[in-house]
Formats: sequence, structure tokens, C-alpha cells
Amino acid sequence: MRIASWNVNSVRSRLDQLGAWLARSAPDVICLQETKCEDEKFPMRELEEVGYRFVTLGQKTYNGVAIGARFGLAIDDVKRNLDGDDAESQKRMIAATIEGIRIINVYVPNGQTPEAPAFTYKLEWLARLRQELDAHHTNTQDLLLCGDFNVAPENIDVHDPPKWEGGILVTPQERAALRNVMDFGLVDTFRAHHDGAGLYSWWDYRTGAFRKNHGVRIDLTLVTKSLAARCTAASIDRRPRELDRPSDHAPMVVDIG
DNA sequence: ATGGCTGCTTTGAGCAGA
Repeated sequence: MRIASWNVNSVRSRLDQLGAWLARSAPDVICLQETKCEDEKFPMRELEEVGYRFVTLGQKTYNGVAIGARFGLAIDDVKRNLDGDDAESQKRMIAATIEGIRIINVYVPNGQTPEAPAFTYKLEWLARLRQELDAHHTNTQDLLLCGDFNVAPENIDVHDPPKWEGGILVTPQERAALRNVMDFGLVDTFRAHHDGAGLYSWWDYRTGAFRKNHGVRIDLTLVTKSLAARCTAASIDRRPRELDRPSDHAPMVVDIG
């Protein structure tokens, strides 16, 4: 079972790249973030043509998440939004059960700056994500929580930590909020398989950041212990970031035996 | 570098991203 997660920065702008990537990488499940389109405008038919069926939670212009599964895999018990969200809430969470694995796909708020109201919203959102886990799940079930967390867990996940210090993605408050989520009983699969520095999932579009590998690892694939024991590989696929007009994020891939 | 790109928007300069 191969599960992927990718912040595509607009599913319609990235449709050709996404289709080609799915055809080549052949994940069983693909979690998307920042789809940036309402559900009725999601390119359902085009993605069915490459063999995937999707469930979506989108909105115009901002945010938006979706889970796709290759034909033949049932997508069960779909849940949209966190508990407490309403129709006006930003569209940032969709969950489903596929092949017995509970998959929770999130696009955590960016936060803008540590002084901004959006930063408080981010911390509260991460606290609510932990509450969601406690309310609906146990850490002994097969569960994968993946997506764009907009937090770099440790300084090893950051190019030039002194330059980032005091900014979003790396503040102690954000890291504590992420740790609180992981303390539910989740393992960072990528770090379980790679202990080196210089391994990132996002690079700024500006200043040739990707070419210089000035990046940050903020896209995560977290699993419970039972799945960690079955996880044979976890990786970041840098290849799509090299294309013309790429997403600024790379896809994450996890293999479960 | 209060900079640098990119996608989106009731077409445009402004917002948000990270």
C-alpha cells in the first residue's frame, strides 16, 4: 500500500503534472492540499481518466483538501472538517478509511507572522486537531495523519535556522502545538527512515531557493505505531519541483507493507 | 532586501502563501 501527500498549490493549475505524477508513481492513495477550488469545479473526470476517484472539501481561491484512491479501493466513512467547524470555516481537513487505514489529510493554517491573528488561529487549529484525534480515534488503530503542517519539527528540517528564527514555521509555540498532536502517539515516518540534514519538502519560489536547496521540511506523514511497524519506506519526491511552473511543495510518499 | 515568485480574483492591483 503506497500513500502519497502533496500540496499542489491549485489542483487545476497543476492538473497535467498531477496526472503524470500519479501515472508514474502509482500510489494507492493520494492526499492533496491547497486544491483552491470549489467541489463542483474539482477536475474529477480528468483524474478518473488516470485511474483515481476523489472525495473533496474545497473552497474558492484558498485552502481545500482532497483524498483520491485508485479504482478498486473503497473510500469509506468520509469526514469533512474538524469538530466545531461550520459552513463558513476554512476547508482544511478531510478524512476517510481506505483498506482499513484511517487517513486524515490536513492543510494546517500558515499563520502569516507570529504577531498576526492568523497565528493564534493556527495554534488553536492544531489544538483542535489533537482534540479530533482524541475524540474519534485511538493510538492503537492503523492511522495516518498527513499533509502540509506548516511547522518544521526541528532545526535539522530548516535550511539556515538562524535566518528563520523568530519567524513562522519554527517558533517554539508552533513546535509545541505540533508535538502535542504527535504525542497522541504518532511517528514521523520520514525521520524514521532518514536522519540527514538538507532534506526538505518546500522551497520558496523566489531567489532560486530550490536550486540552492534553501528549503524547509513542513509536509509530514505521521503514523501510529502499528503502521510504523509496517512502513518500509518514506520519501520526498523532488522531481516535480524541477518542472516548469511547479508547486512550491514536493510530494511525500509512504510505503506500507 | 519593507525585496525576490506564484495563483487567484466580479481584470487589477492586492491578498495570501511560507
